[in-house]
Amino acid sequence: MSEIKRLPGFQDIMPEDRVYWDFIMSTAADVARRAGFQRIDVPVLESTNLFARGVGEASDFFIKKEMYTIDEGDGKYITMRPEFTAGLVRAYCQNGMHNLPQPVKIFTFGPLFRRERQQAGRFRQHTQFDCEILGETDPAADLEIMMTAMSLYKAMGYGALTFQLNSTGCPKCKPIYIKALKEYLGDHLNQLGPVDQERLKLNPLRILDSKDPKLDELLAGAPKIIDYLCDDCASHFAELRSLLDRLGQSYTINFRLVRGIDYYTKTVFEVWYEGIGAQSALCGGGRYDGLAEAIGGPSTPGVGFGLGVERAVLSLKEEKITPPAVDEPHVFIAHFGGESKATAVELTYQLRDAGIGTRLAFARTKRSMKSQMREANKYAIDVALILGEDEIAQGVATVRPMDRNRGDQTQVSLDQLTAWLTDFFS
RNA sequence: GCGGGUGUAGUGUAGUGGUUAACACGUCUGGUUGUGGCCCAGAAGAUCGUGGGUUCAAAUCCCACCACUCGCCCCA
Repeated sequence: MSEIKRLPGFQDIMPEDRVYWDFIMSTAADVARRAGFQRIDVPVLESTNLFARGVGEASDFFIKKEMYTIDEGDGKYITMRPEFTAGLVRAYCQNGMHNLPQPVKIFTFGPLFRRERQQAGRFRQHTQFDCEILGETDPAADLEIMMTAMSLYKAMGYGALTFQLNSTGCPKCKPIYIKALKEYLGDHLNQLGPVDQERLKLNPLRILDSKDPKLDELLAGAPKIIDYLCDDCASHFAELRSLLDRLGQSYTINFRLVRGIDYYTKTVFEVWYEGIGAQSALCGGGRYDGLAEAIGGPSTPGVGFGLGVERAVLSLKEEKITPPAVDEPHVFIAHFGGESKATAVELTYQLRDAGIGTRLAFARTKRSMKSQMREANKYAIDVALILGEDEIAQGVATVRPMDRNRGDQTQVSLDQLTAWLTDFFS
C-alpha cells in the first residue's frame, strides 16, 4: 500500500458509487432546467471576507467557523468555500445580473469544504447541488424552490416525501421572538444542560434544533415564532402555505426548524423522508433576503436550497433505487497476436467510431482463448469477436453472442461487421 | 476541539502467549490442438495500523501515537 494516504475526512468516489453521482447530477440538472434555472459556476476559493459576515476577530472566526483559510501573506486571506449561496450572490452582484430580467434563477454543482471531524454523512469535502432564485420576494418563488427540490426526488424515484416548514421571521420580528424565547428558557434554566445554557447566551434559536429528547417537552411549551411574525412575514408565510395547499403538497409546520444568522429571513424548509429508523432531512433551504447586503452588495432578496450529494447517495441506496445503467462496451475483441492483433486494433476504433462500445483484449504475447473469453465474461459483453489466422485469411470475424439465446456463433466478413452489429443491437 | 467503538491480504472474517498467521470471496494462471459462466488444480497477495514496553517467546498483554468510525460542538 502506498505510504501516502487520503486525507482524513476526504473521500475517493469509486466507480460503483460514481454511477449514483451521475444519476443525481443529471437528474438535478434536468429538473432545474425544466423549471428555467441556468447553470453557473463560481470559484472554489473566495476572499475570506465573503464568508466572514462581520463576525468578530478573524483568527477567532476561522476556528469557530471551521473553514479552510489560506494566509496570502500580504494581509489578505482566502477561503475554500464552505457553502454556495454567498459565492453565487457575489457573482450575481459582480456580473451585473441585477440588470437582467428579474428574478435570476441559477443552479450549480461542486465541492464545498469545512474543517470538522467526520461523522455519518459529513465530510471535510462534500458536494452539493444548489439552486437559487435571486431578486424576487414573491412567495411563489419560495414555492418554486421547494417544489424544484421535491420534483428532483420524485424524478429519482423516491416515494412519498414531506416538507418540514417554518418561518424564521425578519430583522424586524425575529429579535422580538428571540427575546421571548430567551425569557421562557431562562425561566427553565435548570432543565438545560451546560451546552444549552451556553447556547442560550450566544444562539438561543439553536436550542430548538437540539436532538436531545429530554428537551422535547420543554420546547413543546416554548413560544413559537409563527406567533411573533410581523405582518409582512406572516402574510408571506400564509401565502406560501396556501400555495402548497393548492398543489395538494403535504407539509408539516415545524417550529423547531431554525436558522441562527440574521440574514436568513422568512421561509425555512427541509425535505424529509422516512428512512430506516428515524426520519431525517434529505435537503433544505430557505430565504435569505439580508445576505446580499451583508456581503456588501445591493439589497437583493433570495431564496434557494442545497442538496448534499453524498447523503443523497446514501439515501438512494437505503431506498434501493438503482441508477439507470450507463453505456459501456457491448463488444469484446479477442485475437491471437500478430496480424490478427493489428486487425483487432483497427477494428476496435472502427467500431467505436461507429458508436459501438468496444473493449479490446490486451496482450503483450499470444494469450489463450480461454483467458480472453473469461475476460469478456467479466464485463457485460453482448458479443465477442474472435480474430485468428483463419479469420484473417478469409477476411472475416467470428461473432459469438455471449448469451446463446441471442443467436449462434457465426462468421461475418469484416466489411459488413459494423452493419451486422448495428443490426444485432437494434 | 471533546468523548465512545474499531484496526489481521483488495473485501469479509478466524486465530487471545509458543514453529512457515488460517478461511471465504475476489484477482491471476492452467485443466492438450483457437471459445466464457459451473467445477477442479495451482499462484500471487499481510513487515497482523505504527512505535515502544513486559516476556525465553507477542497478532494475542501494557502504553503512546496514528487511522477509520459513531456521537458532541458547529452547521453555511
